Amino acid sequence: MTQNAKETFRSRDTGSTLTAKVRNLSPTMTRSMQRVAEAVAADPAACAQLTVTALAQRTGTSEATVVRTARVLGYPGYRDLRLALAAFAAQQQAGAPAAVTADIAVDDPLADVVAKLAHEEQQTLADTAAGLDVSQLEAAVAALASARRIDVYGIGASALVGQDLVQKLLRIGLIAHAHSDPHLAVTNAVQLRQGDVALAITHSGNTLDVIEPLRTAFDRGATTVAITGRPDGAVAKYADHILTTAVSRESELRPAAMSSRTSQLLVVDCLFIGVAQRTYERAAPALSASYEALAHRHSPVAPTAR
Amino acid sequence: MTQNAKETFRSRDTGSTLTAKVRNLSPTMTRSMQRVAEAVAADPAACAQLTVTALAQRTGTSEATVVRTARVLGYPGYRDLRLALAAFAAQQQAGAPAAVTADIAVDDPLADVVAKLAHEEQQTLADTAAGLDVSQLEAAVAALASARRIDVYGIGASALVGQDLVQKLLRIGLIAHAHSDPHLAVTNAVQLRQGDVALAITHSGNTLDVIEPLRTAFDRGATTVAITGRPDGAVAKYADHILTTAVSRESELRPAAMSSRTSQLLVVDCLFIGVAQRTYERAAPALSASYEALAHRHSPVAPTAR
DNA sequence: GTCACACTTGAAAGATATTTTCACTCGCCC
DNA sequence: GGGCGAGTGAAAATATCTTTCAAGTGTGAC
Repeated sequence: MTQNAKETFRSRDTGSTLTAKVRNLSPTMTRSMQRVAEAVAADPAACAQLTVTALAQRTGTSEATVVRTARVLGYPGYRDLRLALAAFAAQQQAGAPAAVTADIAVDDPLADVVAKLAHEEQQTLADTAAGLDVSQLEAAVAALASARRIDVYGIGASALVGQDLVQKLLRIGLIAHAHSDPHLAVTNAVQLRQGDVALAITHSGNTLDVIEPLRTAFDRGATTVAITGRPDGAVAKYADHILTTAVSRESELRPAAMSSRTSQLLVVDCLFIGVAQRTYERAAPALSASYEALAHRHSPVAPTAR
Repeated sequence: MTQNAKETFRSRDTGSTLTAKVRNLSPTMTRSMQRVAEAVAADPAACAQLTVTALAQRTGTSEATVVRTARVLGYPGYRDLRLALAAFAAQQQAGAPAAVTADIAVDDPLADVVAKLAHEEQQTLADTAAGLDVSQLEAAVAALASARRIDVYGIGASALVGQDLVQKLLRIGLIAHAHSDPHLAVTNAVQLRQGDVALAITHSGNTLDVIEPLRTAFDRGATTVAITGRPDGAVAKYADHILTTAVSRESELRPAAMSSRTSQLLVVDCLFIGVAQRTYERAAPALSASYEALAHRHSPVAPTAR
């Protein structure tokens, strides 16, 4: 058990992940657990001082709930959460630069908007990278690399992410299609079979228009992958491999769709690079070929000279 | 006593003081206490994992000695020393960024790929934010906010960025169109006139298919904006306002298109937020309206309940 | 509307970790 | 050599953390 504690703690995440984890896992928690998680996220440094009993009291819950929350957050018990909290607080203190953490307000000057947006997206990237399950990624990459055919489903903002992935996969010689029309998506999904890959992108994890084709593909025996912010969503039921994106807090001016995109794109890039690595023989020449084919579409004024 | 513990811990020293303290206080310690202090100074991170008993065993001493050592070091007990140790280790680690700077190689394990990609994109974001000319952005935002009609041109990867922008602008009630077909783009550009905005997105700054429609719009008297990595490129000739994106180095596996996208999206987000701020009266209700309209497209399985 | 079920929750028992006590050892000085 | 005192660890005492379990609570089925 000590061994366990050690391992779990060692694999603790760097930096901001704690708050991200609270956000990501919050939906799967019960009300009182959420209260605890919230308190912890709100002031890690202070909570690191508290004993289970004290924290339970402060959040108006019981010791048992505190321990349960610690478990959900990925620690073997409260003791380890507490250590992580102390570490997190220290790290935060070390790296906290400015007040770019605040929400974007309606009357923020543009310079602030730029700074805050950049900061938030950076945060999102860090959170996503930290929260991504590499073994799931590995599995998804393997499936894609050897797929006979790849179908990608995404609606709205996620549709663009899907197109991005497909564009890239096409470049390295894979057969991929992006679908944002749910009917056509299902129609096409029927064609899939074992050895094919279907990939659904949905932030909410509950977008029916995307789940339906994935389900169809799943039923036909294709390998299914989901990129979602809610690994507990309905989409998970039909996904062989789940790639979790970070759920960053959203503000009035910055809808969820906006931040989820950053997260999704990072995952998509990882998939692409992974596939490119594993099909390097084919991918490398294909990449340079497509590169050269495009060259003449640029005016020759190119000072880049190439 | 609990109170005491709190205070003592709060006044903990920042940074490297731990090793210094061990050195300073070493003379006043007994032999076995020194052994403990030494072990702690040698590897704070590892010691943070150990219980009193474990640390006592490891240093060949007893629990009592460990506690005494903690006291000498200025903590009310071992528990607090342990917390401080965790914090210290984290802080130390924060200083050392890591070697994620290297290029992504063909044989990198996926975990590294994720880390490196995330890091590079973070870098790109920072560079873009730093290099963005806020006055140009301001001007572009003003033009968009009051535009009668907005046309966006982008090809390839940039087409997706354009679509992203258009999607968002439509959400807040603006009239915007994305064009990735050069012929149609030009055909549409002819319709533009003063009060309209044409926006071209091109990483290279020399994509003819995008420059052509922008030029047409420019000639027709529309306000023209360019989002490009090469402000000295051909596209600049026909752009009233130029928004510069960062040009990050590209590697074999990570083509320019990939990194430029991150950069372009940040700029696009800034544009959007800026416009949303300036048309808040109209934008806010429109945003929530589109949000609600979408709600029923999601399955009601929301596990958030309870 | 009522019942049954599953899930949530906190109280208290149980296990662990930390702190304190105390007796013993060892080295030193007389 | 014997007494004295600091240093030390074993074990008791306490604090802290974890688990269990029974009661509460809401949800869905009939």
